[in-house]
Amino acid sequence: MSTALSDTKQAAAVDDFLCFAIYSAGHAFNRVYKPLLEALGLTYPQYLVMVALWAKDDQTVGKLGATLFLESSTLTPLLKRLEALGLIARQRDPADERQVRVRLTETGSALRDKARDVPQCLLAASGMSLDALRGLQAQISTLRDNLLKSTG
Amino acid sequence: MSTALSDTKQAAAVDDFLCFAIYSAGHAFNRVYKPLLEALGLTYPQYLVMVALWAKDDQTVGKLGATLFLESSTLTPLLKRLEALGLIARQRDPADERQVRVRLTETGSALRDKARDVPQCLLAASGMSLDALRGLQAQISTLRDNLLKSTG
DNA sequence: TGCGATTTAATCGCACACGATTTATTATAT
DNA sequence: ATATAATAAATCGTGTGCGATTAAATCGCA
Repeated sequence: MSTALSDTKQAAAVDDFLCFAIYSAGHAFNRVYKPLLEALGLTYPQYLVMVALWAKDDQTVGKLGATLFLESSTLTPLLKRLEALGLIARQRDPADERQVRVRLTETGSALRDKARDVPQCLLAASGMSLDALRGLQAQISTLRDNLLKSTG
Repeated sequence: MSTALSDTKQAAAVDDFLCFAIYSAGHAFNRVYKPLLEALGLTYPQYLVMVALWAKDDQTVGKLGATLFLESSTLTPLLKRLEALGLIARQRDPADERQVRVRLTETGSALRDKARDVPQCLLAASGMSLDALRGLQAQISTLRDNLLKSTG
């Protein structure tokens, strides 16, 4: 048995790469999420920001970025769109004007109810058991942390 | 124990989502790949196209898209960049002018040698055993296929 | 044969995503 | 007290990604 990682003599197909499995699975998740999130008026990264804020309101841009592994160059325009939708408010922290605090609006908090069933839909679409998904989640999170450690 | 998928009463953090693990792991892979592929003058999606062509030369745009799960709206500009780099040639199929055939140039074929060590570097960066990676690759590919089945 | 349906890429608009840089603010060191 | 360093977010340029649409070519069937 040969794989892309162990044997470069064989013609390595993209399917052999774990990175490709993850890359394509990410797209597949997006495809499943899209119609569900369209009902909420959100994209998938926007949904992640809302999930983070529903879990803990009033975070700085930097804190959100650390949670989601995103740069301010990605978050700033995304947050502006959420603000334009009326879901969040962005405000410089008076105690430290370098930081911008992100807070849910009433509308943004209320949206949580409408998003209630999204995780169940995804569970169903995955076609896997909750235990299997938990195991995968833990392994992939570990892999991600290893990869990030290797780059500094 | 409660997770985002099983219990929406608890404050669900993004870290609980398998989709987020995959989303963030994809970014982490990209970050590890970037310096390696920069030496080849490639981005990660461009690298995937090259891997697909190294495995099997002379494919249509549609075939590449089916392999990589990408639309022509994504592939066409990407392929034009690879063509501008002198790595591939794009040509309408005389037998069916609707299709465009993508072929490696000499330079494109030769690049394979320079990319020889990339998979080993990724294996090292993953900090996981080959067996663990194989297992993950299989499970995530299955998950992806399940997700795609659910959307039609 | 010919005309509507299908197939294949390409185009367009929008939204990420990041690295590099910039701007504004705060921390620090002398 | 002031110059310097460090920090936080925003800006800019490039490259994905996709859905919707378009254009061109081929297919299919009467």
